Amino acid sequence: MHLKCHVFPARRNKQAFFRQLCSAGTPIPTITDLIYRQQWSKLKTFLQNADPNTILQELIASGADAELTFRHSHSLEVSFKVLHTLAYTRKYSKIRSFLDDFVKKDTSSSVSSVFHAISVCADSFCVNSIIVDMLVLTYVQNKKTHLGIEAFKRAGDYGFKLSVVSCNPLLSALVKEGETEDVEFVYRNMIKRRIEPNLITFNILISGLCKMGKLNKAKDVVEDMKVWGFLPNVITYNTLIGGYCKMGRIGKMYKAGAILKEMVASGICPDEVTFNTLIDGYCKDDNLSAAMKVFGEMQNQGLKPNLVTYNSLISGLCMNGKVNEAVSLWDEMTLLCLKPTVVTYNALVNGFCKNNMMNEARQLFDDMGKQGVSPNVITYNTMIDGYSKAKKMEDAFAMYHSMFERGIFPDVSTYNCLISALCREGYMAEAWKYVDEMHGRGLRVDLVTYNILIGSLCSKGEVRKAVRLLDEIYRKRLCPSHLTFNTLIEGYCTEGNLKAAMIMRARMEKEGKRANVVTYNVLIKGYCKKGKLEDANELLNEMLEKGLVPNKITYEIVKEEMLEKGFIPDIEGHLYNVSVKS
DNA sequence: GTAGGGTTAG
Repeated sequence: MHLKCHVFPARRNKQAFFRQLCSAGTPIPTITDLIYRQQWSKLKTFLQNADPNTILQELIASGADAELTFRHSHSLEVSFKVLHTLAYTRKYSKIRSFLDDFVKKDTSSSVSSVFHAISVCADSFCVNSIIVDMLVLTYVQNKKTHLGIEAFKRAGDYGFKLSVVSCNPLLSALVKEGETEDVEFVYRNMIKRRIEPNLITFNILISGLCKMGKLNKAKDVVEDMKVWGFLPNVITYNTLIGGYCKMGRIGKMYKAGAILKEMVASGICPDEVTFNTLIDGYCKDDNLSAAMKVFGEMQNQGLKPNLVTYNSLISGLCMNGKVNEAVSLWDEMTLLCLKPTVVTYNALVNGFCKNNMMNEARQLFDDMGKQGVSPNVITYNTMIDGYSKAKKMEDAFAMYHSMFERGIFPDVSTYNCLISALCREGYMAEAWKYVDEMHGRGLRVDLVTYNILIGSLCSKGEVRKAVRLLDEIYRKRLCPSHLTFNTLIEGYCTEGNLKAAMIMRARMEKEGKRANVVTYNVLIKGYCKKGKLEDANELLNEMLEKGLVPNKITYEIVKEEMLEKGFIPDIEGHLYNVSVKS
């Protein structure tokens, strides 16, 4: 308990203040009395022995400023007692500023001790609920989502009622942080605790489910919200379309189009965001003609393409090798007085880098400074990757060193670019040095780093070492991807260890990762190389039975290895009839 | 007091 005398009114008012207290008939507060008589040592002894509640009551009764009392007391119980007093007098903005201060500065109190303090010093369910509700919101606003979710859970245990005002931001923060399980947990509990969701609640939930790839569940929620009396709005539909667009790579773009039709049929008018989402989706699905069609349709509807529209198209064209067309769009947008931002620059710089035009990339990079657009870490990463893939390692490292001078600091991707470059050039030891350096900068190795290292070890025939890294992935609580497993399977196949490759596939499926086209291609190629064409053929049939669509690479393997060796695959007719995806 | 779109690395 630390109390300072400036909790009380200024010295020159003290006498008047004391007289006022006496005249009001209040019993002379001991603390006030001691302070008035400036008996500091007695005061100290008194404070050390007194019960916090007594002191608090005296302070409140003496008219001391509640806010100051709170700020100078280090006891949770006293603090929350003050909050209750404020809640009774409806001084909510003061409570908010107290809590904000508390959440920012207090790093020692656990959520459970806070709840204990709140519940012991109050009796009113309503007041407690209000304070707890504000506490949850304050945690979220201060980016302490983990404490927010804990408070949400405890509020349930204590039976305090939260409001949609704090549950929505909590849900939104959980979605942004990718805490997928908690998103569904909070929503389910809101319903259970009769916290009525609103349209925004549903939109946040749908957005979360889309990010998790649970598109079917997201669609179910759209039906649920109608039952609650909320009709999906333009944001709901845009979120769903965006969800399907992100799945464009696995052929879900047609579903995005279906949602668009549904949206129009329900009388919701697509806006710029709708069109931009679709354009970006088609671009990432390498379907530039569809993207351009939507671009035209958008203008027909009287909607003006904006920066985001051009950024998507420029990026899409660049990734498809159509850098010249990207440059003409750049010119078009500048004519429309849309000023390229760092995102636009990054897209085009990336286009030059990916298409072996490092001089042009450099020119554009230098132009940014002249145009007053600052490069960011993505610009640097793009340039570093471009230079190292062009085998200009000195330039890549010069870029890396120069970013520090501009106050831009490397992130995990920067190191992944460098590590990947060093591995490609065979400098494994150097690559590991950069793994250490990123640790030194407080950056955590991510799955991409592991995939790079695993790929490099496998290509050197050190599959056993690579498998040890797979175990390390789990220890770091990361989740291996299809790429991780496919790389390892390929590693085993290249060293001719087909048995180990099949065991790795089994492990992959056990982890819930179903073998994909790449997995089959790698395995089929492995069996072909060993001359086991019948087994390869069996795998090919298995792949088709599972509904996987062979791609160009499957076709090449079958043609080169099987057909040319006089082996006619059982599924030949089947394989040649399916549409081969590039 | 909260919801939707654009840029990098495997």
